[in-house]
Amino acid sequence: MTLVTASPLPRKRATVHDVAREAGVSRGTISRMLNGDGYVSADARERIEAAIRKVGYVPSTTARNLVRQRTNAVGFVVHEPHALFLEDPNIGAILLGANEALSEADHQMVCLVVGSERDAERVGRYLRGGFVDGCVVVSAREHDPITAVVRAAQLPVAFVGHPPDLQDMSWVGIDNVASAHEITSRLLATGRHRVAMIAAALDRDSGADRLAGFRQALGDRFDAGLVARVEHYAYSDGVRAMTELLDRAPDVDGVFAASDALAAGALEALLRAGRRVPQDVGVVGFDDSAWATRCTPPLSTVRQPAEGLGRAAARSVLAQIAGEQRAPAAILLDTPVVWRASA
Amino acid sequence: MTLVTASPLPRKRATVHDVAREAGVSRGTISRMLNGDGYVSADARERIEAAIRKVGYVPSTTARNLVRQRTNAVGFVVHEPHALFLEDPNIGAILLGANEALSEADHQMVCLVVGSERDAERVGRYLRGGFVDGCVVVSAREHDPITAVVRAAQLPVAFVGHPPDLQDMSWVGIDNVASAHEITSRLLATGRHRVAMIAAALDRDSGADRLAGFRQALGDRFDAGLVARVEHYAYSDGVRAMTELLDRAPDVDGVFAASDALAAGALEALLRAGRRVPQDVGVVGFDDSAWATRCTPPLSTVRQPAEGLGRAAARSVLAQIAGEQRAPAAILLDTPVVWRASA
DNA sequence: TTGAAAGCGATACCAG
DNA sequence: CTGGTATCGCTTTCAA
Repeated sequence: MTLVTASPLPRKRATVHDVAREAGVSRGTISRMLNGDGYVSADARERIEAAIRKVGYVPSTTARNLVRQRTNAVGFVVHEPHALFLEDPNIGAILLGANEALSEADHQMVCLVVGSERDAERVGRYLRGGFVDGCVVVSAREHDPITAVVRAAQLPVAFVGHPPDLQDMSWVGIDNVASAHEITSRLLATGRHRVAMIAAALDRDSGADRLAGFRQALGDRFDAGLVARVEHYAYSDGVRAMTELLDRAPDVDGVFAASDALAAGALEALLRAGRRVPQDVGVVGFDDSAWATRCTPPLSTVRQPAEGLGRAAARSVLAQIAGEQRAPAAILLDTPVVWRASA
Repeated sequence: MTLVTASPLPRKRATVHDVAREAGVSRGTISRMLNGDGYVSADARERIEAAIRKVGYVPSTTARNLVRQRTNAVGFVVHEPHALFLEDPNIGAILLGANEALSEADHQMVCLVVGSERDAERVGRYLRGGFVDGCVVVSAREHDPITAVVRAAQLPVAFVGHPPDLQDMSWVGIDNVASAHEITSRLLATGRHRVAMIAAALDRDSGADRLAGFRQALGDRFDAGLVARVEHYAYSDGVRAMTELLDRAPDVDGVFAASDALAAGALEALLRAGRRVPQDVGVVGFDDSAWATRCTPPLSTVRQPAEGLGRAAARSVLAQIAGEQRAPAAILLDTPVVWRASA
C-alpha cells in the first residue's frame, strides 16, 4: 500500500442561490432556463451561463427529485448474484438490453444487487422510498420479498420471467414449454430412441416448463428414469448429471440439456466416456449463449432473446411510468431453434 | 401479448405529517424514533408504530437524502458493458465483492452502466448531482470522461485498475508485471524453449503490464515474433491468435495467454492442430476464472482476486466517505500462481 | 419575461 | 422526553 499525495481542500458545492447572486437574476429564472421552459431573455441566459461556469454549479439530483416527485431512474434488480452474474450468461445481455432502452428514453438504469436478506431489506427501502420511478426485476422466485415490495409500493414494474405469484404485474418472457417441446422434437427427428433430459432449476418456472415441454414432446415414450435433475444451470452440474445418466442408462442416444452450460458439461462427460457427438449421442441445449459456439461440436440450441427481454421489460416500465400502459401485460418473445452440429 | 386485469387505484403516499396527526405527536418525535436517537417514551413509540402501520408510511429516501446531504449509496460504474459483462468473468466477482463490503456497512450499491456517450453524460450528472456518496469505477481507460467527472466532483472514489491519468485518486489492483513474470518463469522452468505470448488489451495497463512481465522473464530469449497481439481478452481471439502463432512458429512449445479465456481458445486451436497439451505445448493463462477448471486439461494460471478487488475498492470508498482515509492510496492484492495440468 | 414565495418530505437543533 | 422551527436545494405557480 502506497501513499501518494495530500488531499485537496473540500470546497462546498455551489447552489442555484450562488448562481443567482452571481448572475443578478432570481433562482426561478435559472431553473426555467435549465429546464428549457423557454421564456428567458438572451441577456439573462448569457449571464446565467457565465455564472454557472464561474461558480461551477451542478444541480442537485436529490433536491430536484424531491420537488419533482420523480427521479428519472429505473431500477434493475438482480437476485442471487452468485448464481447469476457468475454463471448465467443471459443476465448480462438482459441488463444491456434494458440499459439501452432506458438510455434512449434518457432514464438512468440503476442496478441493485440483492445478495442477502439484509440486501433485500435495504433494496426494498430504496425502492419504496422513491429512489427510482419503477423497476425491472430479473429472476424473482416465488414468495420473493422484492415482489411483495413492488406490489405494496405500486411501483411500475416488469418482471423478466414469471414467478407464480405475480398476480397483476407485467412480465416478459419466452414460452419455455413450447421451446423445449420444439427442440426435443427436432432431436427426436434425427432418429434417437433413448432421449434423456438434464433438468435444472425446477423451482423456477423456466426450469419446470422446459421439463414439461420435454415430456410433452416425448409423449408415451417419456421415461422418468431418463431425467437427471440438478440445482443450477451450470457447467459442472452438466458434467455430473451426464455421468450419472450414462451410468443409469448406457444406451442413451440423445440429450436435451436445459441450458447450454449444462450441455457443454454433458459434452465433456460424454467425451470422457468415449462417446462421439453427434454420432453416438445427439446433444441439444438451451439459450444460444457463448457456450453454444465455443463447444466442440457447436451446440444445436434454442435462442433465448436475452437483450430483447431486457429491452421489452424496460419499455414496459417506461410506458407504465408515462401512464400509458394501464393494464398489466404478459409479453412473450420468439425463440428460434438454432441448429448446429451437436445433434 | 395478453392483458390480465385492471390496475389498482393510485393511492397517495403517506408522509410523516400523516403519521404525526394519526399518532398525536410531532414529526420530530417520529423522526427521532425512526432514527434510533433513543429519547422516545414507550407510549409515544407504540402509538407511532400503530399509526405508521395504519397509514402505510414509508420514509422518502429522497427527502431524507436532501436534508442529510448524503445518500448512503455508492455507485459502481462499469464501462463498455458488451466487452465486460458478457466476456469478462472478473467483473461479476468484483461487483459481488464490492456489494458485500458495502452491504456490511449498510450502504446501497447502485451499479451504473455506461454503454454510450449519452450514458456517460447522464451518469456524470447523477454522480455529480449527489445521487451517491462515492463510487467504485472499474475498467476506466485513459482520458475517461468518468475519471474527469469524479475528479471535478471530488467524489470519494476508488478505481479497480489504474489508468495512467488517475493522478491523486485511489485505486486497487494487482501487480500485473510481477504476476506475468512469475507464471512465465514457471512455464520456462518446465523446460520450454520457444515460448510465445498471446497479449491483449495493450491499451490498458493490465494488458501492457502482462506483456512487460513476460518480456522481462524471457530476458535475452525474448522474441517479438512470438507475441501475438489481439484486441480483447476473449476466447475467439485466443483461437485466432494461436492459429496464427502455429503458422508463424510451428516449433512453439509454450504459450502464456493474457487471460484464461484466451488460453482456452489457444487450447482449442492446438487441439485442432493436433498438438498435445502439455506434452507438445505447455499453456498458462491468467485470472483463474471459471475457464481455468472447465478446460481440458485444466489451466495453470494466476489467480486474480476479483472479489477481493471489489471489496478493497468498496472499503476504500467507505473510508473516504467516513473521512478516515484522507490520502489517496494504491492498494495491491496478492496473486498466487495456481498450477494445474496445462503446463 | 421575471421575481417572490410556497412548497416537496424529511431532519436536527433548541427551548421547554 | 417532546414540540416548534429553520433548513436542505430546487421547481413552480402567481403576480407584476
